[in-house]
Amino acid sequence: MKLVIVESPTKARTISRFLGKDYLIKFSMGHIMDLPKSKLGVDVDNGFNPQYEVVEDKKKTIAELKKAAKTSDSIILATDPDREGEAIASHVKDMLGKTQKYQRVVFHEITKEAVDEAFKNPRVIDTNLVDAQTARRVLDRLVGYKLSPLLWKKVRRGLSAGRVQSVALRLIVEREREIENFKKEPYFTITAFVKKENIDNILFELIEVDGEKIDVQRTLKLYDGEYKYKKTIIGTEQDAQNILDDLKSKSLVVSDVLEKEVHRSPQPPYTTSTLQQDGARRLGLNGRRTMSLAQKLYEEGFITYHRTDSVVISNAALFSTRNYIEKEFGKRYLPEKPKFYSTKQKLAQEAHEAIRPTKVSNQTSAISNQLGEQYGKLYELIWRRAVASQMADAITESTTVIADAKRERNFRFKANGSVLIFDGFLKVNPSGLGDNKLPEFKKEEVLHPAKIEKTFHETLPPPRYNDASLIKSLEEAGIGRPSTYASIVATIESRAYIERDQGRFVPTVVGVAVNDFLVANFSTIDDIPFTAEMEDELDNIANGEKEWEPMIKNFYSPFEKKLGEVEGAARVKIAVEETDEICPNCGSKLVIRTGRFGKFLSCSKFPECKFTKPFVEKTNLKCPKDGGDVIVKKTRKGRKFFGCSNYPKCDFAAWKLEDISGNSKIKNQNSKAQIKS
DNA sequence: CAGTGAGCGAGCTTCCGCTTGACTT
Repeated sequence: MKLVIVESPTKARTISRFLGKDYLIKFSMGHIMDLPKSKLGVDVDNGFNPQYEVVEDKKKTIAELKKAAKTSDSIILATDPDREGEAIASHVKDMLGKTQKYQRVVFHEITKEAVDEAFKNPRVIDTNLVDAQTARRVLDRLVGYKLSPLLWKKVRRGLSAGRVQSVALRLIVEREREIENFKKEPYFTITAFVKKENIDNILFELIEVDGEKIDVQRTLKLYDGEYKYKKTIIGTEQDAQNILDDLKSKSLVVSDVLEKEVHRSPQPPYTTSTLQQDGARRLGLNGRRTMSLAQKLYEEGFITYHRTDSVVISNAALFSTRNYIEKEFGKRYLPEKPKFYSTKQKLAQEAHEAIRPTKVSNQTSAISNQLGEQYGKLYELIWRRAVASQMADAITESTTVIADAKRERNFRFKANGSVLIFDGFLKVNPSGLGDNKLPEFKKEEVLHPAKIEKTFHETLPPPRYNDASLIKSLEEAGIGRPSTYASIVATIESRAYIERDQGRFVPTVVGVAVNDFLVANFSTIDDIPFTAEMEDELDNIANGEKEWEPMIKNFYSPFEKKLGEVEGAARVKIAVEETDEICPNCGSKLVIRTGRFGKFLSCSKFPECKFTKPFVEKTNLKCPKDGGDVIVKKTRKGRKFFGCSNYPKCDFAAWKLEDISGNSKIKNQNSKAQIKS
């Protein structure tokens, strides 16, 4: 009997179908060894020796592996084909002892062909790759467990910093500043409304004055990229009015009609990042919720593994998807050759396939019936995107009509139309862009607009981040991994570094204080290039070109020096928010401060005057028990809930505002129904 | 499902990445 060890139970179940009776398949459930939780666990004076120990809740798993190993004559380590997978394989080997025979096999997709091929080509454990993981782990531990205590001392207890979370926070704080500093500029556009062939308002936009284009593209350099926005050279109401005055006799003459075919290609199938982005955008789910739904779909065998950075699909899937497309939609919808996508992320490890349905014939309705509607909705996104990715391009005929008005100045207008002439992949994954068909215009045709108007606009600052855009930015910077994207947001939220305003992230005063402290003192770590440089170094270690210890030493020496310097610096002051309320003790103004439990009101004269009172965020609802105000509260863990303002006299509480109006029986039914759906 | 809080104070907090299960949202 041969023992095969993989990471996940589902993967174990799947490959047990490919391998014969001679194989016993077990799983490690991820990492089984790690640095201790309650101390640094890295001997910084002795070669950064890491004190790996058994992960507390993996003892049972390890016992099972040991038991299985006893009855096996060789062990095949089939964990994921990346840095972390290699380390897990190595830890398992250390755990099961040197007397056994070991082989290491790797495969990038869980298909019979790939697994068979892998088993034909076993190798030994790649110690260089394991070293790269050790370096990554040690570096993250040093950063996290040295910076966090510094924050406890300099800012407030319980706070945290890390290579990943601190950059995420920085993105949000920098964006807030960009928004605050953004200078809005007013501008105007001029539109002529033309009626023709029953189409009332064909919009002709002014695009040129005396041969000069009126659109101006502006570029704002952001911390994580660029933000492009448009305005026009018509900057004042007077300028706009002058143009309207000049255009008083309204006729325009068509000078050109341009037609062209535009091809649109489908997007690649989902990765974890893009799935979470669309989960947020199209279904309003946060990263955690998307992943939990996907987990179930994966466990039930409906989709491939959901933590991946690859857009590649297996040959088998390619074949069956193309068959499906031809059979269901016909030859026109099937491109001559399969479409191959490659990842744009330099740091992708591509240990798995893209996220796709395991069986293209599985329809949404079956999933909805079996697991519930929410699962069905997420499955549908995955199915549409995967099938569309192998379908033909959509073809649009786009029409541009140019019309001129020669007055004191020469004005040029433009109308755009587009008609879908072949839907292609849009048949399964519609984009929501409807047709905008223009009637036929001829050169020299004279148009008589019903009206010509000016419209006021303002340039807009870049938007705040939400779940989707933050994950996108982090992934582009190579920061975080598919298995951690969702928890990054959860971490900085639970530290109260950020709050949500209509789903978008706003830094709190604490978040700003922590960020500014880190940027002022540790900007070499707390920035986007740091992780990219780290990954380069880890590659060198994995290639065997460099040793891991000197790399860590190079990083740690200056870091340690800086830690020493900052140790003696003054405590960081957290900003207060002004209010109009007056302190009943001394008549000074009250301010909003933030403590361990969130916001509270205190006298601005603290410490001379120690008056405090709770900060309450009201809702417009009344308590169904005693008619008191319903106010927003937080649990010890920071979760939001709604309670009665007469607490503790009245103990009414609810998780959701919608649950409050009805009586308790209805409430119970509602919550049950929600769990099902 | 909660009534405190901040420059003091015992003992404690904390990282990133790999997994699922126990929680109910």
